[in-house]
Amino acid sequence: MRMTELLLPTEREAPADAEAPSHVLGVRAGLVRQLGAGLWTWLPAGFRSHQRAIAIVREEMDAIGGQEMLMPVIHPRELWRRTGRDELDELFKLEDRRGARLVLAMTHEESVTFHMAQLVRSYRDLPKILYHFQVKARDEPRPRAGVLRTREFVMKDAYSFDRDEAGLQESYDKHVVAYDRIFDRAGLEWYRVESDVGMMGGSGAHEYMAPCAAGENEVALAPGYAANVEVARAEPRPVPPGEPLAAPLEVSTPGATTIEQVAGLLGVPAGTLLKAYPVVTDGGDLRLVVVRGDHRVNDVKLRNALREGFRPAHPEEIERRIGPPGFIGPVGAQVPVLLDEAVAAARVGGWVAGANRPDAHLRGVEPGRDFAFEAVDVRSVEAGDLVGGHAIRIEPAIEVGNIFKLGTRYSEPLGATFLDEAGVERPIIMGSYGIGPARIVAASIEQHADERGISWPRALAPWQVHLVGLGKAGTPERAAADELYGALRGAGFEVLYDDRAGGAGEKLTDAELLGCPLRLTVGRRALADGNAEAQARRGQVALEPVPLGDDAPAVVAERLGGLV
RNA sequence: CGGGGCGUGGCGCAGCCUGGUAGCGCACCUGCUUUGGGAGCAGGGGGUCGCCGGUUCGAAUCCGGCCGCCCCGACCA
Repeated sequence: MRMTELLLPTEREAPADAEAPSHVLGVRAGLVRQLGAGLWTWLPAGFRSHQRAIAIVREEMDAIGGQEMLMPVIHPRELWRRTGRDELDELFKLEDRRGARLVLAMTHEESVTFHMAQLVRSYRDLPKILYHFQVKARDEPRPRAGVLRTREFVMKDAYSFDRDEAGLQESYDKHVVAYDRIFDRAGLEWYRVESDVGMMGGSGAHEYMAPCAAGENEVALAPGYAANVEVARAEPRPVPPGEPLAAPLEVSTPGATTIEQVAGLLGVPAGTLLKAYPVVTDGGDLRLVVVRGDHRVNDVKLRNALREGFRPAHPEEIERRIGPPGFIGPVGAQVPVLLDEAVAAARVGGWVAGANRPDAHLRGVEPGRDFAFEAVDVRSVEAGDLVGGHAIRIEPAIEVGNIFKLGTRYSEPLGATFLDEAGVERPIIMGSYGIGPARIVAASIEQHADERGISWPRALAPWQVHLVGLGKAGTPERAAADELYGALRGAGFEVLYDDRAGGAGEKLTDAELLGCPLRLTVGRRALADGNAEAQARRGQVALEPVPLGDDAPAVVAERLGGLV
């Protein structure tokens, strides 16, 4: 591709509203442009990278027996009503000219299951893995960070159909293999982490997380361990136990309603306190959740422990049922207590807790002796907690893929059943598996960029070779660059040729911004030796020059072969 | 949905407080010179100042309403 013919709008300055590196560089390098909030156009160079990500995904899906197909973006809303998802806020709803109710698909469980319900009759028709690349539309409350979280994006979603749990496990394992290979091949640093199965039900799920500064999830990492903080479990750092007493002793703590205030007033570390968090479940039950004073309640883990949704209790509810807000605690509270395992497992007394009386706390509180409880794991893990003896660290990451055991969540409401050998009708056991190619591209930019711009891995680069022709048209160096371009193209290389009239600085800076793996420069200097200069973009490493002439393509292949 | 910020040429910004018909840098076009790290000179093109309404002789500027976009939080099958 000649740059004089290419639509590649590079910018010297970052757009004013961009912050994430992938957003800034994506726009500056001319890969993407914004159409509206969370609505992005892939320009030619960016689209090439996007297509490369798609090609990798397609190859690996085919390798595990996936069958590619294509389903519509517009669905009848009725289909979504049958699975109970038609009222989701994230679902775009629309009507056609006749007033028929439609939705823009945010995923394709409904449509693929609808078809399989009609097409699968016998266990002989199973298993199947079907997938497609299709636009997903989601009315996101807050699109952000350029292409990282958008309202419309291409997703590869795959669905597995099996006759039983063992089959599902097999399909799931195949996807683990495919996904591991996909993210390896894409050159990403990634982790497969345990994830929350959410309100969708399902029996297991993993997310593929790519660490990057602009990531919106957090993953807890330790040697041999990786989990979304939403579900991560770890051994807490111990805190010095408080002074045990034969019975709780009330102490005056006027006006001290926060952990910090109480700890300061009593001269004890925050970890000696018990933090009480009253919640009301969706079923209307009041519960008192208690965690260590220096810990934080994890809403996702709490929801899973409760097996239903919840909201924080209102002050009036706390006042009426437990005690004065700011001074509540588990001792004497007339509501069920859920005690975090970090406290329960310590098996010590000496805790400080609210006294359920104004301006008072209790010292020497001992779980079990002073209050009954159910032990649950509902705290958020923290950096420094231990897993298998190793301290965990917590990193921001972007979810680039997920795999999910759906079970019969969709097959039952949509009547997707089959007859087994015994002639018994059974629901199909399903799994769903998503990957966002745009996020692979964005994560790659985030992970590899330096102060000069993008630094693509070969697997995702829009072009393998960026050939910079210095000098103006008519000069010997330009003639040599033209010739090299022709030779490389003829040999099948993906090469971007900067044949513009601009100055050297402009061209070299653009090459570093766009970040193709191998840069070849033909100027007067190297031409005197009959060479093109070669530089690896990753690390700005100078390589052995490429002798111009018949052997050039072979030498370029060699230089490329040494790059990631 | 709560909080904060911003809408002026393709990009980045000034002008607004104190009203007088729009400016800077980059980019773009023409010519000449220049050509290894974002060149120089000369000439030139391009803006309903987000939209609607109000105040005023006169609105980018003041007032009201609306729309859009960004950031933080909430939310996120």
